[in-house]
Amino acid sequence: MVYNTKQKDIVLNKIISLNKDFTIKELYNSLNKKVGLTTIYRLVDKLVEDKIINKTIGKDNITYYQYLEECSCDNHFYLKCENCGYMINIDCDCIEDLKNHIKKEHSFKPTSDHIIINGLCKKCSK
Amino acid sequence: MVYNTKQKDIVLNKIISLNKDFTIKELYNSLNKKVGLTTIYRLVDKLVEDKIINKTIGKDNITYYQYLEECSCDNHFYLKCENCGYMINIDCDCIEDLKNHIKKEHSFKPTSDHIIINGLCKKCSK
DNA sequence: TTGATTGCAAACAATTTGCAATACT
DNA sequence: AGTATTGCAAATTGTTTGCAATCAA
Repeated sequence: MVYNTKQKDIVLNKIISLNKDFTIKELYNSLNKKVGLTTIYRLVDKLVEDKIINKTIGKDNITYYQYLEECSCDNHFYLKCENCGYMINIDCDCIEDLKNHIKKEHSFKPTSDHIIINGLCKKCSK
Repeated sequence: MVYNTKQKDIVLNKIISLNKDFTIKELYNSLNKKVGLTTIYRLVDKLVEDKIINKTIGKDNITYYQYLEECSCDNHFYLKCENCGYMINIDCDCIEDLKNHIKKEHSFKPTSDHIIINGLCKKCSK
């Protein structure tokens, strides 16, 4: 059984509204003690498991999370801006093509995992 | 000034000979106290900075590192086997094509960072 | 009422820092 | 000789666990 709770709502809503990557500390502080740190760890872990958010380790050696916008497509393909932290979901055949190429030409079977490419978004590359 | 030391040699050689991803603990244990833990942390950090090895956070919440085979090409593109941890460097136009596509069609400027796609290698997918 | 969830305090694990001893050039 | 590097012990930080109180169904 799974219960709906105030905390789950608050955390997920905050993550979505942040609209950028975040650390546990940032999330905790932005919630202003409305949710306990332990609970945040637990809920975030769950969201990672459920592939609602992604977890990476930054160059600064800090663990960052980012919300993965839901998309109807099977291509879990994202471009992540290194400057502003924003992540864009790309719904395009190009990634399916690449996967097929890898399968055929390189004898390697890509999983349906999220693929994230780093770079600079339109705004930040100016 | 940079000195060459026994420890640097031992650590890099071990990393290369491992031929798979590894954790700090594994590396430390495999070296059988020949190099101190602190030194391993410092040397590994340096190798990550210098992009000789890559650092990721696994699903088990443990930090993994992997050696990035040197390649003459500019395509720092790798396929990583989720099962055996082995990482293959791919020297193929496909990734350059993808980057160009992303730049043109999605107004996003990929950095020259390493791109790693997870999946199953030939051996493990049988 | 039953079982899931929360949040504190404590435990734990991973990583970093201070510093004296040592090794490199 | 002079400076970089090492490695121990201690400090710090990030994360997890135990458990009693609370909340959702």
